[in-house]
Amino acid sequence: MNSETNRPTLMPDFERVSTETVQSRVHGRLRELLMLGRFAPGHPLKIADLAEAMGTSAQPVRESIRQLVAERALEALPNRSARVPGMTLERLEDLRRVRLAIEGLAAELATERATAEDIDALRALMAVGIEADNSGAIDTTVQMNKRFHFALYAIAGSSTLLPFIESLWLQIGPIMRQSAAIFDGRGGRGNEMHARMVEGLDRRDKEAVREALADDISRSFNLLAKDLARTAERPAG
Amino acid sequence: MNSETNRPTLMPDFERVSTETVQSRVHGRLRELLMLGRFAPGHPLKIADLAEAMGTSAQPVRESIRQLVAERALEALPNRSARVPGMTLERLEDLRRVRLAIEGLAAELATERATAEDIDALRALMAVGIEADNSGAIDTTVQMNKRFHFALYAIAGSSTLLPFIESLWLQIGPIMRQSAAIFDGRGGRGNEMHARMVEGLDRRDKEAVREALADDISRSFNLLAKDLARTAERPAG
DNA sequence: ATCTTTGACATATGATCACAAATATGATCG
DNA sequence: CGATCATATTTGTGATCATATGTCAAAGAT
Repeated sequence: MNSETNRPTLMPDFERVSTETVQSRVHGRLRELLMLGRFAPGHPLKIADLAEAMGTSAQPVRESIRQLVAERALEALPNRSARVPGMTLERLEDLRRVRLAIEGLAAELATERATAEDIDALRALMAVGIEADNSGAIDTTVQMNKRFHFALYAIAGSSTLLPFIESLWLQIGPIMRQSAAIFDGRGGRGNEMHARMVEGLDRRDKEAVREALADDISRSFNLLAKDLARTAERPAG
Repeated sequence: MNSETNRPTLMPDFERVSTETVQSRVHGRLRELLMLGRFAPGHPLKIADLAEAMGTSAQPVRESIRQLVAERALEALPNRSARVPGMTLERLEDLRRVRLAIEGLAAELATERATAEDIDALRALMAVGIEADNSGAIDTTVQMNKRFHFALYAIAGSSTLLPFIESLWLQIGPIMRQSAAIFDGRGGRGNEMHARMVEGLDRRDKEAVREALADDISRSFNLLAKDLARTAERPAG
């Protein structure tokens, strides 16, 4: 620890809910940054830089990076350094397929278990999401989309599924901002699907919810695939 | 590094194919031990003990443990220590559901892509597995079962799916030995399913392969569930 | 002119130490 | 004799340092 903790316990019971280690703070921060697409694909993550930026030693950062590699959010290079993985058409298609299977299952489970309050909460999140869409704030749009989806998946109540979904979102995070930007130009289609999901939940129609989710995923992936193909043609730009 | 490497490069080009760090050796070893069920559920993993057992410092071990927590192979306690997660009926059912979805998808993809050589390789693995069954060697049975399944999943060629499957197997590893022991008393049913899978691959029948896999998974899970319920009745053991 | 080698630099890795947190142990008091 | 608090022990965490390794560029050889 650094200068902050040199004084002997001057602070009150400040944020001491449970195990609040430096490591967990660093890891949470990095995950958040990755999921919201604040690191571009191909960006190399240097332990020393991140440690300095977060005001810690290298130790917590290096362990966090190792954890992120295990979660497939980063890839380990032969250099022994780590970077944000690049996206190819094959990987995008692979991610789409797996997201449909895993998040589709979560959506079905959620449909079985959702209470009226759960559905109301989703509706509220959706409302904020629509607002963000209309205001054109990309960051907020991305964040609200994530909040809506994870609220849905939390309802599923599968502690096995959730970490996989988080891993998937860590992997698509770096290109999600891009997707949102494209979407933004075409009007907020994402919340259309969200509305269909909520409607399906209301009717306890598993298939409807799964299909709305599938459309949500596929639509954004199709746009990204097109964008990726375009960028591949002219590698310089 | 320890005494082994104190002499200056006396060994030839011994296993120096690529980045062979102490960390990767430690991690590989721990994964193997977990997947083959060599740690019982609830067993606490102590950094110092493992470090001494492997002849390294604590550093590689602690990073490996953190990685294993990220892969859900271990669970972090509020103590900040880590242990092998215990198994409950709910978690077992959750794992079953997710395995069916994820490994089922992998099986379908494999069916699409399998070449004649791939299928022959699977047949060969199955033959060794049957041999192990008949000889009653639990360790070998577990290992060959794992080899067969992962050979199948490798054919699927999904670099997104494979880490998830590995995570799942790390989670069921600690109780798999138990499952194999139960199976052993009832004759090697697992290889029956394997035979059905190979047959389905031959006919490129996705549904058949998926169903054989589902039966394989469900049968072992049903036995484990029964065993778990029985142990729950008399908690003393 | 091109290929190979050497060496400097950047960076991660592994070991070690001081500290902090949690738990277990034992003493003291009611 | 039992409860509670102080203390000791155990174990993980964060920081620091020496070393190994990979990368890149410059110099030398073919």
